[in-house]
Amino acid sequence: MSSGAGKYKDTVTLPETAFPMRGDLAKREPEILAAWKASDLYGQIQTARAAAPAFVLHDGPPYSNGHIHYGHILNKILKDLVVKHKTMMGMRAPYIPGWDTHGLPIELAVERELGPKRRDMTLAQVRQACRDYALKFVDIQRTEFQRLGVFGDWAHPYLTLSPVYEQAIVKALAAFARGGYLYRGKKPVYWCPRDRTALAEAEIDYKDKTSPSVYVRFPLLDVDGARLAPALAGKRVALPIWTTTPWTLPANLAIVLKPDLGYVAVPSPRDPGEVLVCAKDLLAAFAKAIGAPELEGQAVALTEDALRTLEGARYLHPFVDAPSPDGPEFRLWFADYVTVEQGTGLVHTAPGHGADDYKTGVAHGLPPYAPLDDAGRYTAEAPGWLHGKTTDEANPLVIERLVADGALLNPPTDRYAHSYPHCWRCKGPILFRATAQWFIKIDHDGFRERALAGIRATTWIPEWGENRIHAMIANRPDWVLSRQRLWGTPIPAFHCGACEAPHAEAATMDYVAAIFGREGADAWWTRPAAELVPPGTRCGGCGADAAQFEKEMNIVDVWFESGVSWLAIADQAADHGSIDLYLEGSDQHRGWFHSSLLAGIGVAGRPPYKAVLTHGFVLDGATGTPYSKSEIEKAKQEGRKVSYVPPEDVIKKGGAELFRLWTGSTDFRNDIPYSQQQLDGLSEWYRKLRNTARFLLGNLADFDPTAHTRANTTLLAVDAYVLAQVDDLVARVRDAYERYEFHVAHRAIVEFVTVTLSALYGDVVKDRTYCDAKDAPRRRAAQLVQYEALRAITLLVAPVLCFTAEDIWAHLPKRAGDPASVHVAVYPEGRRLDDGDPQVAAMQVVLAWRERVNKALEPFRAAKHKSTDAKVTLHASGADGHTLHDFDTRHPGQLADLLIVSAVAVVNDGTDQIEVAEHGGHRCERCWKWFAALPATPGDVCDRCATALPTA
RNA sequence: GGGCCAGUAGCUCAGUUGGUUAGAGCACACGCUUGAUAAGCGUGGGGUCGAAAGUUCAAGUCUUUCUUGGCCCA
Repeated sequence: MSSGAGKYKDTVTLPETAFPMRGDLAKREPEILAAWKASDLYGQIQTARAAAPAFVLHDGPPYSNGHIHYGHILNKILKDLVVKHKTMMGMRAPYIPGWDTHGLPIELAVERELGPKRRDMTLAQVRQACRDYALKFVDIQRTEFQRLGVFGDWAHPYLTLSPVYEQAIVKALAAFARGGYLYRGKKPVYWCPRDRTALAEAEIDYKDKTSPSVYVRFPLLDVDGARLAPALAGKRVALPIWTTTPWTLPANLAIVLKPDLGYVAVPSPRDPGEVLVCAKDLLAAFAKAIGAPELEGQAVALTEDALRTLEGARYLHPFVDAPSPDGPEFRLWFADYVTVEQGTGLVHTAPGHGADDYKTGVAHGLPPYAPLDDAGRYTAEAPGWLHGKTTDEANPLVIERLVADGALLNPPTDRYAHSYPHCWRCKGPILFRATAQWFIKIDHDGFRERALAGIRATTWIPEWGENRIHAMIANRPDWVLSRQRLWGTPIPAFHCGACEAPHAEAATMDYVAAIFGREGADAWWTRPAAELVPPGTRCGGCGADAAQFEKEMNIVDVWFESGVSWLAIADQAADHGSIDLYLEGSDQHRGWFHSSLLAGIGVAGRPPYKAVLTHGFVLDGATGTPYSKSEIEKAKQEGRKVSYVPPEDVIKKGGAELFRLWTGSTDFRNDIPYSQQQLDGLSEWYRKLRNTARFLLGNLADFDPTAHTRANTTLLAVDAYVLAQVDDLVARVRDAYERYEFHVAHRAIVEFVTVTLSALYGDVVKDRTYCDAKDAPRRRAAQLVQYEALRAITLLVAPVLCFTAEDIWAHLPKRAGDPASVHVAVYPEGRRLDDGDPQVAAMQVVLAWRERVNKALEPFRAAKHKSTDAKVTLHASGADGHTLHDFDTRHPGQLADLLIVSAVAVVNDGTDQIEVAEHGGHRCERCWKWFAALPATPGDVCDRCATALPTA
């Protein structure tokens, strides 16, 4: 018999498993996905939980345009973590994905694709092209989402373009109409006078343009200079404004300034009895522009308080009479948006021709007056000398008039080059023009207050979400519902062709809703008005027959559409009647959370959600800036060193599991950094987990979890301790998941696996697992604990590592009743560790000494010794000495096993130190531990190994 | 410019109602390892807690200002 190395290797029970060391996820994941699909795993889960209490996460619909990016990945995986977690808590957690399929980006993309062909197509045909486009990307994104391992009813998503959804949109509008919230008003929009259409922000190109530049003087009425500064007593006061659109002056209704900007008064160059007010910082430019640079030296500073006395002061319009002397028109107001970049610090305000102007108008009761028709020509409302003129024709006429009235301060030929919005289609300059729009009135019938109450009734995670949305709802203006586009759901209103009266009745809308439910919203474009109203409907104004009705051709804001998703999905899926959670990026406080809340209050009188969870944005880990294709392109152009790896490349190379791990390991309430370094770190952890699982599976090759249970197994001290740690981990992870703190759970699992399972227990238990007789109780005890640990880890990790957990589960010995898929199973029951337990406390002392022994062993090992060659003496005084001695007495021999040395002596001699020495006895050639003596047969192994040999 | 949020080792995260020398895992360095071996074990270095001021016997933790970054507005 040779005494060479590894003589007894074949008699030792080494790990044995088919579970591979490497995940090979890129290849393995698609196989698992295929198996899940073949067995209808999602359906199985729903069936298994049919009677369980429900937890409904309602999917926020992504826009069906383009491939998915990192933000989508984060969001969808987070939702999936919640769904899978709730399922493993034993709940029924259905998930129905949705898509936002209407709206401008799709319409624009389709128009671009169609090109000139578009002009020959009917509106219904264009809509069909939009539908095809949207559905194409629904399919693409659906495939991409499923690849991530997200469970859901992918065959039956909800789509905003589906008839049942369009019906819900109109039903919701009917509810708003019935409640009296819906009204028709005017608001300025971008308008192209050549194409005669409204334009969206996305349809505007900014190009350089040269415009007239005019400084116009508006004299204040009944204001003496003394009100502004004592030195100005007896002077009249005038307000000079600057504009590059003289054609808007006929629609001027107000002038605004910002009192804290710092203003001065200077003598009017042409009228010694008058002073002009101007922002201090703009005086030099202003004085030069009006050809009186000397004014700069004659400025009288005006205090903020003095300026504030001018609020509401009336002025004289050079060529328009005030409608009434007491009305809100032609007054001076204050506004925050005034700047000292250009002009005079006094801003000409035409509420019908500008966004800021409109705001001021709303604040002070001014109408959005815009006396232009669709072609951009002045209507009869405008002064007679402008009637029928275009804005280009009007500019010189207005200037001429200003000169005649003595209101123009600078030379009439002055020009100004600036960047100006142009129509993307015809390339011509656009104008801002108030047109008729549909609104939801926010302050009708306590609506705003009820919305705010709804916010208070909702759980916001994190809590600051409540502040954020509260501020938005508290300050928001009326909701502009109408959009002058084609790809969407029509606003189901009419107006009488005979008397122009609008017809927006709830009953009619309900009727339209029913038609849409059967035929889809295309009916609006294919059917005449008379077929879209209940039979016998007549004009409320003049009594005309419905044959005279004309259809409203505006569509509904897509935010309204997605805002009613909770209503639409309840019509589609019976189990979505009550929704527990919305989960989106924090930008949706302004978006979907906001519109859904308003729709909920308006239609149902309550918020549609019980809780709202938000996550941050994906940032480039290297730069801290948004990690998106477009941002990266921008950064590249600025010469910054950045790179963007498309997610599909990452998946192709390493599988989707890493994305799931990334999502499950970061605190998503903040922004989420993304970097290769981080992914590398995660894949290290993944390998650690995988190898530990492989090791445990290998040790469990001959373990039957039905025969060996907690009830019938006697545990060693370390076994009991680790098992208690397992239970503690389960309890902590369940709690963390319940709070949606996936990263906290992740940390707990990582630390348990690396520290407790791998470094401590796995190492300690090798001797028993390898060398004991297979059926030795001590070995079975070690196996039971390894089994419980691996089983718990697998279940806890399953929501995140859904592929790997399924793989481990497949290799794990089963108990009666265990489902085939880990995703049908439920978590084990956890139990928090009792720190007061004397056994636990004793073990913690032992483990602290284990660390010290490891340090002491370091030089010993450096001298090419194995730790099992050592005999260790623990000199421990005080409480530790007592604890160690007690432990050694209760659990003879276990200290040596725990420290992985051959012998341990505990000595209470009043010192605290550790002695390490060579054992010096005889080494067992099988287990490599040292003994004072070895039994006679076979002569080179210990008693335990001798007993184990025959069974090996 | 306004509202909301965040900044703790190279990375991801812990740090109770303010209370010893700020912790963990990974990464890194060094060592061990016939028997978890494209694995495993051990030891070690690394942080003026974004900056400054303040409150306090005591501040990563509370206050203020600043700074960097994000989301939403203007």
